[in-house]
Amino acid sequence: MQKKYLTIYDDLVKKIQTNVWSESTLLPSENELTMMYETSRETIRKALNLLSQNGYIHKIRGKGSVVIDRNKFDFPVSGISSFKELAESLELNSETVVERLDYVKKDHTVRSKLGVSGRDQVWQVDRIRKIDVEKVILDKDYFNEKHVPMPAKEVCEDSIYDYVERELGLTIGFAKKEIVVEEPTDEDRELLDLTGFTNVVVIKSLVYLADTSLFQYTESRHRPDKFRFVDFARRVKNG
Amino acid sequence: MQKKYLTIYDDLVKKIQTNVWSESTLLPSENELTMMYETSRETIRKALNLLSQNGYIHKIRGKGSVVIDRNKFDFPVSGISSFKELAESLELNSETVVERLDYVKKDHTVRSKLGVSGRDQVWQVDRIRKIDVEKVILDKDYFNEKHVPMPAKEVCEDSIYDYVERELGLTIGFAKKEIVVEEPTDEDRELLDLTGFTNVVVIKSLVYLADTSLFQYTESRHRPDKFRFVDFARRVKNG
DNA sequence: TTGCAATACTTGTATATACAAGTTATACTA
DNA sequence: TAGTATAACTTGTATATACAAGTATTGCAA
Repeated sequence: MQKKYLTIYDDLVKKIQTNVWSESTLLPSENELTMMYETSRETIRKALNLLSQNGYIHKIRGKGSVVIDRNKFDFPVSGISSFKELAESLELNSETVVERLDYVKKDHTVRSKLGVSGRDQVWQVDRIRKIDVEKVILDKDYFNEKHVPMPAKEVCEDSIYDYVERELGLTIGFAKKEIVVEEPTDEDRELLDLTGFTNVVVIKSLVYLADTSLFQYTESRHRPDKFRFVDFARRVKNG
Repeated sequence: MQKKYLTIYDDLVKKIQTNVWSESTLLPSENELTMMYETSRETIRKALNLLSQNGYIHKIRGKGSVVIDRNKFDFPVSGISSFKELAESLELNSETVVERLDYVKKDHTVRSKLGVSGRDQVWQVDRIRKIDVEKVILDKDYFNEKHVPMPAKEVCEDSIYDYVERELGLTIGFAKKEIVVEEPTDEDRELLDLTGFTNVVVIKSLVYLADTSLFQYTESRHRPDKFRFVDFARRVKNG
């Protein structure tokens, strides 16, 4: 059985995107939507709160839900998505090259970042992301072998998240991310098209499974001119 | 009257921060919390969902709410907060210098970004943010005079958001943000301590009031080594 | 016409109940 | 002992009701 509030949310998103309700106009009221979808008001409110969190609408007490122009939320580093999902949704002319795939040495610093102890293995994959033939992103992924066994190279060329979620049946829960600007390493200069650039933007992520076990550390190293981060934020009063 | 689920949320945050429940242990169950706070389960769930959204806990169906180590969510560009609020919460040794405060010319490009028409005025304030005597951030703020009249210079040295929210009684609603990396302008080089740096990180924001009217455009220009953005993200399935 | 009060809307909060779905511990059976 | 079914938990979804609080409209009175 489908979750009712999610199907309503999806339907409302589609209708907003196809301009059934256009920017800065009001959605039907919660009571009207309750009747339209033949459900309860609380279910409608769950769907509307999701729309609000994701920047589709803004709710005003006493008035209604105003449609927001979410124009071009292009490159959402916000949220957890794989490069493949991203490239597909943006219809980019992209390509992935696996540069390296093997186990890391016992003294590697990522072992402490991943919190692995003793003889547990950590494997590493370096991938170059091309957009329109230019090498613009270097992804360095480190996985805890205990949770995610090292796959074949072909899997890395496709989507590791597909492998983790579909093949291994694991559920990804949440991630902590950090964005900083660094000077390029020798490796960056060797593997990316960096001529003329003196910085790289680095997104460092710790990714956790739904059972809160840490399984992945990633550094996504971007050429600065191809980097863009878009965010939607609500004001919270700290009283 | 206080909102019950918010006071419970605040109380739970405090208890997590003071290690009443430590990392990766389970919170009391929803039913137990319901009794502890003498309220209904739905009210407890509202508070817990807030904790989850803000990265304090992770809920697992059938098990409970696991406490997450939210270690050093330092420089939250995520969310809308003023530099003053930020500096205070981080206890930084900071200072603000107002470099410029006047009306912008009729042909200025920000007029279209703010969507002002005809003879409406737009005013501008340029502020340098010092951290430990170093000039590391240049904030360029543009306001629609119709919503926010130009204040005295002293207000800009303190906090414009205080002025907007307290003095004018306006309510800030939401913001769209974009982070990009650019080459420094002549102005950046003149006003910031940029020797040795060839890039600046720019956070461009459009800020809206609670009634969805656009009132502010901001460019916050950071020296790359002092820039850090931390984020918490949950995995959403797009099935 | 203008101003104001009443009214009919809107969304927000709090509560209660029922059942579904996932996890863990218990106790029983082979 | 090992395995399995059961029961007793956990969180998730859906519904209903009541009232609070903010907004817009209506209509009446000066």
